[in-house]
Amino acid sequence: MDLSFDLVAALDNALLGAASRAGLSGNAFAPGVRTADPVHGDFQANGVLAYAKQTRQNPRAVAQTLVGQLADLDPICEVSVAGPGFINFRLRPNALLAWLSAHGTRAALAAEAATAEKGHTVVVDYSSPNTAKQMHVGHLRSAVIGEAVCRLLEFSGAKVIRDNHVGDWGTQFGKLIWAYKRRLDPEALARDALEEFERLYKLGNSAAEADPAVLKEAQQELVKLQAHDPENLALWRHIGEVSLSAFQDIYNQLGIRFDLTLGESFYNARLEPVYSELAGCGLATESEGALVVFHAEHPRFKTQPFIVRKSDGAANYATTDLATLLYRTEDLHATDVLYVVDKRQSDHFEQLFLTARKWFERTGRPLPRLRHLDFGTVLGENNKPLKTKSGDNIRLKELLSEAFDRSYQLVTAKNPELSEEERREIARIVGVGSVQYADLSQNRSSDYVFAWDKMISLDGNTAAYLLYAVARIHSIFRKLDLDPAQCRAGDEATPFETPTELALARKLVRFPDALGAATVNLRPHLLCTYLYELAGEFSAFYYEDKVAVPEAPIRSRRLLLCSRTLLLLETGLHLLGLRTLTRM
RNA sequence: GGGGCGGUAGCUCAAUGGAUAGAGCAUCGGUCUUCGAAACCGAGGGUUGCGGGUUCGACCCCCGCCCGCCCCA
Repeated sequence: MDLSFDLVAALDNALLGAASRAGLSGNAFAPGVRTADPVHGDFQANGVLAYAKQTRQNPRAVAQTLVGQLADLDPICEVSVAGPGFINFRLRPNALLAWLSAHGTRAALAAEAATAEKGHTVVVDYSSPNTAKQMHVGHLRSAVIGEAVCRLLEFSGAKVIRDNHVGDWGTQFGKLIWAYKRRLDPEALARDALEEFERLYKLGNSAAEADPAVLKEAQQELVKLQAHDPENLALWRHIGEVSLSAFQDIYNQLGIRFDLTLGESFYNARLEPVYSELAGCGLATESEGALVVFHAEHPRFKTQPFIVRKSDGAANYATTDLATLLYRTEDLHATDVLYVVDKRQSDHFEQLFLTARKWFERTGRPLPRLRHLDFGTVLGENNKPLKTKSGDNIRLKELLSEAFDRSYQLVTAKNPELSEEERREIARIVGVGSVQYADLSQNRSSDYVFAWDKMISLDGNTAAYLLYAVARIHSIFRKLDLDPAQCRAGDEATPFETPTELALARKLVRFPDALGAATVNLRPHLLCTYLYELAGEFSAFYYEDKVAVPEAPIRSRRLLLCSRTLLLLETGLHLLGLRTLTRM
């Protein structure tokens, strides 16, 4: 066995070989290697238990037989049988050293990781705010989780297409245009355009409610827009451009850059084929004036329709989503489409996927793998959806600005000797990173409580704790005037000895497993948990074992640990979408 | 009413069907003359909502019930 990047896979293979030599019936035996509780070892194989049960043998005896065939592993790890028939593997210190030495650069990690998703073209649909409105806290998770997922998939070799499917078309533009033409405040527009658009929309809305004549005028404006009246179209375009540029300010802070921004309006000319094809292949039927799809095999959707054209003839989300999927399949050649959308939309996506599957099947098209990456709601400390005191949505712009302010105060309190400029840069990275990390570190499926004090804090599983570990490692190399990226285990390095060295080294070699789990399951929190534990092992090591000792063999191996911890922490944090720093 | 998701330490959350269910916060007690103490070490704290079942093994899978949140022209 070589010291390949993915030790779980390597051990799995070794066990399959041993099983074959030992005469186990190959099909029935699955090694089941996984990372283990460190008290038991680094990795464990559980497959013997199921195999022994199935073949009516003594599991411990089977395990012993297998271990007898694993003599090759002896220089690399200690193999033992424990409990009812677990096989435990504990890497030897020199093997840990060799592994760390071998996998030492970002490029090397990427090359090793970039196989899982190779050949896939994944369109990721995330963020997707509505134009003419401010982004608020409800838009946070899609943006943050979506970006992390994109980076994870890219690192695993996928071609990722980031598509911002903005809501830029709808009936609200009638009222907005009506108000814009009559009640625009140019100064307010110059100050904060989205703010002014929102004010105008609300104004148009209430005016239309109060006065049927206004409502009629607003409807006329909408009809003109839909008929591509030059004036209204130009106005609508202007609103869209201004909105996107405001969104980009937020995206810049979050480190997001879309490949495509194809809003709903892009699909206006592509809706007709959806109606005709769905009707033509017998999927859609008329019901109460609407064009709908029922799914007879589904307990709920056999009676709850998927409405693809409303009774007033208008399109809806279902229509544009179907048209969008067709475009992504035929023009973008997507093999996978991910929708990073609130879990409250899960019914919609279930119906969308069912409908798409049948539609594509009947029209002979390949169906990409469709997944709804759902996520829970951001709650306030009262366990209700997070709002301002007056009950409004909290704007993302203001939320990020508060994150900056709080981080700036903290860094100023902790490190007043740093320059103003540097403290501001640190506060930007820590502030935004804290918000991103708080969101990512929790299982995306559940709701989570937004609490400033926990999020910015250094205690516990937070961005600042991880960034602090990164900064301290940089500090070591700075003091010694060494480049962490150039660090190699010299010939003089001796194998790890102290408990904290060993614990850190053993944690480091588990990185591929954590990365793989986060990527396969599209759950960034699995990577967060690993990085937090890694930073914890590093902090303990740093406290116990001095790195800059005079003895070259010891210093060399400890520098290697620092260099690799830094590499994995920085790589991991960047995959999550955070920026890192060298001082804080 | 139908459906989805959840219920784990006082609080916020982890845990691929695997070994004694783990972290952080809070509480209590230790560690700065040493590479950054924004740190580290230790202690206490659990009938995993309740009751059955499947399994060599269940927080996890199945059935029933209770509670909470969400969705349903």
